[in-house]
This record gives sequence, structure tokens and C-alpha cells, in this order.
Amino acid sequence: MERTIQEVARLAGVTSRTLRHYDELGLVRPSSVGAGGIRRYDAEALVRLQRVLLLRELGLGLPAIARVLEGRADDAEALRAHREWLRQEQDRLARQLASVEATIESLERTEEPMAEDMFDGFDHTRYKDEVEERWGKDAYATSDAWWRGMGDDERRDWQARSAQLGADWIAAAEAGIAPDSDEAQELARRHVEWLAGIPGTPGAVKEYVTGLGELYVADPRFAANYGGEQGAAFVRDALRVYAEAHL
Amino acid sequence: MERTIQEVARLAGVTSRTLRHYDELGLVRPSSVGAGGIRRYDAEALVRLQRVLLLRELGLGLPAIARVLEGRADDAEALRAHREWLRQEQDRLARQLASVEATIESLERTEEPMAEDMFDGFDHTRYKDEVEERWGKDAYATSDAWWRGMGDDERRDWQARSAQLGADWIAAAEAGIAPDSDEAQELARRHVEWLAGIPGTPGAVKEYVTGLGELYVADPRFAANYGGEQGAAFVRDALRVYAEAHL
DNA sequence: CTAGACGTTGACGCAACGTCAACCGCAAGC
DNA sequence: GCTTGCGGTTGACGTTGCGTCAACGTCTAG
Repeated sequence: MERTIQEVARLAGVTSRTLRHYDELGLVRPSSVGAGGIRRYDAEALVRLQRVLLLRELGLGLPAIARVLEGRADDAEALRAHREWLRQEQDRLARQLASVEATIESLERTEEPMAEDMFDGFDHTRYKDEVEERWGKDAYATSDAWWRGMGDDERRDWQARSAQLGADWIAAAEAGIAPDSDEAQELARRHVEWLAGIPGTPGAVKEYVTGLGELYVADPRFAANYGGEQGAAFVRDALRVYAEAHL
Repeated sequence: MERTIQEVARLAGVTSRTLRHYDELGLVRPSSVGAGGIRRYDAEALVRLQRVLLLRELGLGLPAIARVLEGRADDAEALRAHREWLRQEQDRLARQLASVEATIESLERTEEPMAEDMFDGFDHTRYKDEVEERWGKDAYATSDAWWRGMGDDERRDWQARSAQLGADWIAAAEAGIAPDSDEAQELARRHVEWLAGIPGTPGAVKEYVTGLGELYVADPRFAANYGGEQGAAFVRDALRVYAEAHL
């Protein structure tokens, strides 16, 4: 009562290629092999295949399945571990989806008031006078030229990225995490990276970064970008820790 | 004002390997290349890198990012498509998680009453007399020996799979889908596969499968397994359609 | 005897890099 | 002048689970 590889494939709803793959991995071996290497499967092999497919449908990896089949792992245990996996993946996806939606909205929102809000989210280029006073006329001119040289898409992406950075800062501040926590420091790193992408800025220079942090707190126009004075203070603290450690 | 590959990597929070990879793909090329192929990146390249990282954080694939950067695709459009992706993935994960949890519960529940419920979910081997009468003494003996020859783990997996098949049938019947729909036919395929894994059964034989369907409806003991008479009727209809088409 | 259906064993491809391996260039210390 | 060490380079393989050729054997029906 043995079946050919095609019969088994049809029954199990997989391709013969998959069965050969499982044979190769030792997951499901044919009960016997005939002339020319022809594989034949009996009912026992089918049951083994069903165990594999059950676990595979649940999302377990083939190595994990192999461990269960070899008796080197408990199936309930493997599934509990896998459940954790799934939950974390679910969280990750939820966060990513929220980010994507925020970004789409941000992209669509900034389409119209392009002229007015051109410098929105720019920090130091947003206010020409302040910039010139603090970093020199040259810096402002460089940044401005760079900005004007951008295409529309680039500009929109840049704004989306800036908006997202601000949103992430606010979220982190509201979550009540510490400015020296890994999460906040990762945000600081992104902030510095973001600054470094603006020509005319000193970039990743310790004094510039820490000074900017103070500016955020002192000036409500900047602070608004980072969730008010509270949020701006959080940004300042995180940036200071980061600058001390890495710049 | 150009930076080395390591500086850029540190600023952007990626490895230099990633930057070389992006160069190779044409995603982010260095602004200039010095002696010995040394890559140097200017602010413009950094901005381009930031666009890539923004989209990558949102989960877009590198080819999709490339299309956006080349202006061959709209970024908002790409993100909307990606949002659909994410939603479907979320659904898939939710379903898988529910399945895993049901299976874990099933595995844990059947641990104790192993002796009594040994034949639970077995359909035709559950009731010795009926089986012998319908399919002959030989069939019962074969199935019984096969079952007794199983290890505990295999038995539990088998039961979990059986229970899940029943649960999926009930869910499908309650969802109100048609017996000849793709979804129901896939269940029928699984059912036949499941039957084929039991030695002593005729297996994937048209008359056996359709006859079994009638039995499910006629006998409340079986019907209970498939959500009562209503559910059993659904199973019967789906099995009949499948048998006609494929057996 | 041959065509055709089905079987076999490699081997490449995919996504996004991580991780060697083997080599080169440059600066500092002996 | 030579070694050591850091940082740069270009391949090339490994990862997950098969899909998809390619090239070739085997079995059966006409």
C-alpha cells in the first residue's frame, strides 16, 4: 500500500519538490526507494508528513519541526515559544503600520502649503535671522541653496522624515523613558544623522548639538516641534548625553 | 566636506557593509571615489541615504525604494500599496496566532484523558462495531494496531490535527461560505489527506469519502464533531463536490 | 520502437545584508 | 626599513523554503 510521490503530493496539497526537499532534510523519508531512486511512501510516512504540515501551517521553521519530530523537543513547548514570536511580530507590524500611516498622512498634508511651510521642521533654517546670527550668513546661504535645489519629492520626503523624527521624540518623551536609555539615545543618533544631512551646518559637532538642545528648550517656536517645553527638555538631555558619549 | 564610509555608517546607524551594498545596487552612490576605490560621501549623498532609510524603516523593499528614488514611482503611492501589504500580514499573523493557541490548548487538554479519549476525533475508528460492520474487521484491526504503535507525541499531534480540522470545518460552516468555494474545497482536500493517513481505510476513494459524509450527517455522534447536523451537512456537501472533482 | 508522462539529481534564484577571506595603503613605533 | 594595526577594498558564501529550469533515466501505451 505505497504511493508515488505525485499521489502523496496531491493528497497533501504540496508539490513533489517539497517532498524531495523534506527527504533531503530528513524530515519525511520515503518508506522505500525503488529502481532509479523512485520514492515510495506508506501510511506511516504520510502520518509523519501530516505532523510536519501541521506544524508548518502554524508557522514553525523546518529546523524546529525537525527537533520536534526527532523527539529532541517538546511540541507544546516549541509552540509556546513560537507563540511569543508571533506576538512580537504582531507588535512590530502594528508599529510599522502606524508609522506608515503617519508618513502617508504627512506626505499628503504637506502637498498644498508647500510655499508657506517650506521651512517647516527645519530648526535652524526656519528663522533666517537667528541662523545668520548664530552660525553666520554663509551657513544660511548654503542651506537655503541646498533646499531650493531639491526636487519636490525629495523635499516632501525630507519633511516627512523631519516630522517623523519629531513625532518619535514626542512619543518617547510621553512614554516617560530616561534620556540616557537606549531608546532615547537611538533617537539622538537619528537626530544627529538628520542634522548631518543639512549642508551648512557644523553637523556632528559636540558644541553644535548641545547648543541646539538648549535652543529647543529656550525658544517656544522650536519647543512646539518637540512637544512643548517638557518634550524639548527631554530632547536636550538626550542630545547632551549622546554628544558627550559619541562626539 | 566629504566623509569616510565609517563616519557615514556611524551617523546613519548602519554598517559599512550596508553602504557598499547600496552602492552596488545603485541606491546610494558615493559622491566621489579616491585612490584604491575609497568611497567618499557628501551631504547630498547623506540626504539620499536618509530617504532610503526612511522608506526602509517603514518596511519597503529595496527595489521599491529604488523605483521611488529614480522618480519612477510616487512615494505616497508606494506607501499606500505597502500599507495594504502590512494589513494583510497583520491578518495572517492574527489567524496564525489563533491557530497556534488553539493547538497548544488542544495539546494540553488531551494530555490527561489519554486512555478514555484515545479515539476521540477518529471518526471511523471511534466506534469499533460500526467500523467493522462497514469496512470489515480487517480495517479496524489495522487502524487499531497503527494507533497503538504510535508514540505519545505522535498521538497528541494527531489529535491536535484532528481537532483543528474539526474546528476549521465549524468555522467555515459558520462563516456561511459555499461548499464548492475554494476555501471549503481546501478543507475537503485536507480532510481527505487526513483520512489517507489512517491505515486500514480505503483512503482517497470516491465512494468512501462521500459515504463518510453521509455518515457524519446521519449519526449525531459524528455530527457533534462538525458543529451539529448543520455543520455535518456542510462537510458532506463539500466532500461530495471534492470527491466528484478530484477522486 | 518511440513518444510522453513521470521520475531522478544537481544547481541557481530570491532579500538584505552578515561574515569571513585575502589583499592593499597609510601612519606610528622599533 | 620593517612590523604592527587600523581601515579600506573586492569577491564569495550563508541564510529560508522551496520554485524553476536543465539534463537525463524509466516505465507504459500505442
